[in-house]
Amino acid sequence: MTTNDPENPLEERVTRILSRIRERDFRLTPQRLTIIRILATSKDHPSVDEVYQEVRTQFPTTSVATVYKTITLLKELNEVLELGFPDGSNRYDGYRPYPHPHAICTNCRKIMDPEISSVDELSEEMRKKTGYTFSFHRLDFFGLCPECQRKS
Amino acid sequence: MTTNDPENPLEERVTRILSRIRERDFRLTPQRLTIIRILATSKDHPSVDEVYQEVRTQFPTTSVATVYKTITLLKELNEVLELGFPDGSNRYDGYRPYPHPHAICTNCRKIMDPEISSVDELSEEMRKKTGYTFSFHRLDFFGLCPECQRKS
DNA sequence: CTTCATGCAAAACATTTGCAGCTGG
DNA sequence: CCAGCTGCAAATGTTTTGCATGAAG
Repeated sequence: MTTNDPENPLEERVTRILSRIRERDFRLTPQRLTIIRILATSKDHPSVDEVYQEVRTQFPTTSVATVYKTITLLKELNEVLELGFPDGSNRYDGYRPYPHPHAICTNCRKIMDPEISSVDELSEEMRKKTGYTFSFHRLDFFGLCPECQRKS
Repeated sequence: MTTNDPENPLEERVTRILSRIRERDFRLTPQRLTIIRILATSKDHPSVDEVYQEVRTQFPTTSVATVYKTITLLKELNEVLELGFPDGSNRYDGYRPYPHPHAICTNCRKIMDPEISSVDELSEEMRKKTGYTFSFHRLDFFGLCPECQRKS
């Protein structure tokens, strides 16, 4: 489904990003639209290369540079979150572009994004002990997902 | 001071790493010893290049490759922690090589490593909500340190 | 129309690797 | 001695950049 159903939170994200693009007088090219759709509607945190491969199924002449440039733009607009992994690879979340905790499987690479209430508490304790004022954070837990636990 | 004063926690770290190196029958070259000293006794989380420049003051022919190889070895021994930043740069902590929260100044890059009690709570909530079993984590908060707050 | 985006290739980085020669234990 | 380490340079992988052409607004 690619409708603009306002009840669909994934389509809502696409719509929101498009309006921010227009607002700032950036151009809406077919490549950009496609990249935005992929980033905003993927729940599996794709890599640059995965986005690139996916765009190419629709626009075979698209270059990686365009993917990088679009992602850079979306990062500046705070409409996509870059997840930098300890191994140096990057993956992207355009559905929930604000900092939030991740549970990352070191075996199958599956990522979960649970709603966590004790983040504020941790943040507050950090503020008290350091005197820093924080604008963003990165909270990633690495280990085995339930499925990979069973297998091992 | 470069004594082996057991009361000095920095020297204790050096001693501990050296014994792990010997234990596993790795060799103790002068370059390695120097790199280990730098990583274990720096409180300011140096980058590879900073370590490299520092080693070269003592052994001018040292190559970056050696620094990388030594850091890789220490990572495998879990005697140094790699701090991967969102901008892609890496910095290292050989003094507290286990996962712990960081407060990182986005202006002057100063890092603080406070003792935080509510980490276990957060970890437990993550475990309950995802079913994952975690082996390590990354908890980094980005913002302005007290000094940079005053300046701005 | 005019400006901005695209696509290509080259450049820029950070890190890794292959290998000959050296050296710690 | 000799397995393992060093230093050099080349290779790698990822992201960025310059520039001519093309298309959005």
